[in-house]
Amino acid sequence: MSTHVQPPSPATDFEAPHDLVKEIIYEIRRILQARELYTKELNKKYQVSAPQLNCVLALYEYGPLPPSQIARYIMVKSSTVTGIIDRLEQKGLVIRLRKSPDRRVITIELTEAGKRLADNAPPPIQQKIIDGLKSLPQGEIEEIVRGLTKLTHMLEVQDLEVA
Amino acid sequence: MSTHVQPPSPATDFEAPHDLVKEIIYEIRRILQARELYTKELNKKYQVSAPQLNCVLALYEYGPLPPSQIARYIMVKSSTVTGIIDRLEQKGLVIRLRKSPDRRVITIELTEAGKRLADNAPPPIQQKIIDGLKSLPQGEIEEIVRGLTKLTHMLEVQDLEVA
DNA sequence: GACAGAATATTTCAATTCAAATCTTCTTAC
DNA sequence: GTAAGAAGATTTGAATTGAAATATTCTGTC
Repeated sequence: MSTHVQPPSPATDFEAPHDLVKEIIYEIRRILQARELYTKELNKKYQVSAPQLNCVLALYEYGPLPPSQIARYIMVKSSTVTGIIDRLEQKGLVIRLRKSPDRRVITIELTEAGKRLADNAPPPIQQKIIDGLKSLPQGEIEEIVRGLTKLTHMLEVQDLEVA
Repeated sequence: MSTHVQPPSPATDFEAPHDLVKEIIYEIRRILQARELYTKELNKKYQVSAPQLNCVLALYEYGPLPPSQIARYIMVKSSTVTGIIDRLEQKGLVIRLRKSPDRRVITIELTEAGKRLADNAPPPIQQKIIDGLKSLPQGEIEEIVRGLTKLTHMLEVQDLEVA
């Protein structure tokens, strides 16, 4: 038996649009699971999950940010960010500060440890994609982007934390 | 200001592969969030989440199944399935039975209520994709599938529940 | 037949995710 | 100036997710 998981109805040819939809759903679920398994692995090896790492990298790239901005950058709701910050703070990778004159605003800063982590960061899930893309001609890469963009337009993700 | 969320570095042109990667990551995150928001909405309107609905639909399509098979069809680990079945059972949509001579195996069956739900199922996330695909020519649909497939190959999702 | 190991399902644990509610602080309208 | 409402962050609660450990049952091998 093949070691490769088959979609419920193996889609070997593509006449019926319904099969195509199944194939698309299947591929999306695969991406999700790749992401899920990757974050578990990361957590085990480096004691940092993928969302946490994304958060650290965002702070490294854009400087200190309030949670609401982080939410935008890593594309989750801000109630999700609170928990991520909590865990990063416990590990001493970030600190919460009140720097803004507006005292509702909290500023998240990387600690030295946080910067060190960002510097020699374990490869985020992105790395696999970067490596994979290297072998592809530019045209195919653009094809992937076009396809994904069409998909997201279909799904019509409503706006996130934007006023 | 636009009501549309921008990726951190708006990717308006695509020379640098790194920007393409960011764009891809961004689109993937968008798909994830669409899925997340959709399942919450579903849960609120129909008291059934997307994974639960997927599970019901799998049972409707393939007949009674053990949890391990369901895990394969809906592409999650079997420890995840247990919780989903728990909640479906509480709602009276499925029942756990011991039908197999192998007494380790548990068979999950739809109840009448479960079948009714499957019959006039609320649109799964698929529906948005189906609707979206309708307006696209076949060639573009295949392009989307090709792009996604290339991506998943890059991510090299290891096998799931398969022996 | 007994015993080691495989297979199936579950439990336990921690992280993520979001909606909704809450708390604090600011801003605006009067 | 005060009151109403907005805005930022957090809390609470429920669902999903998978790894690891556990329990039960089966399947060999000796």
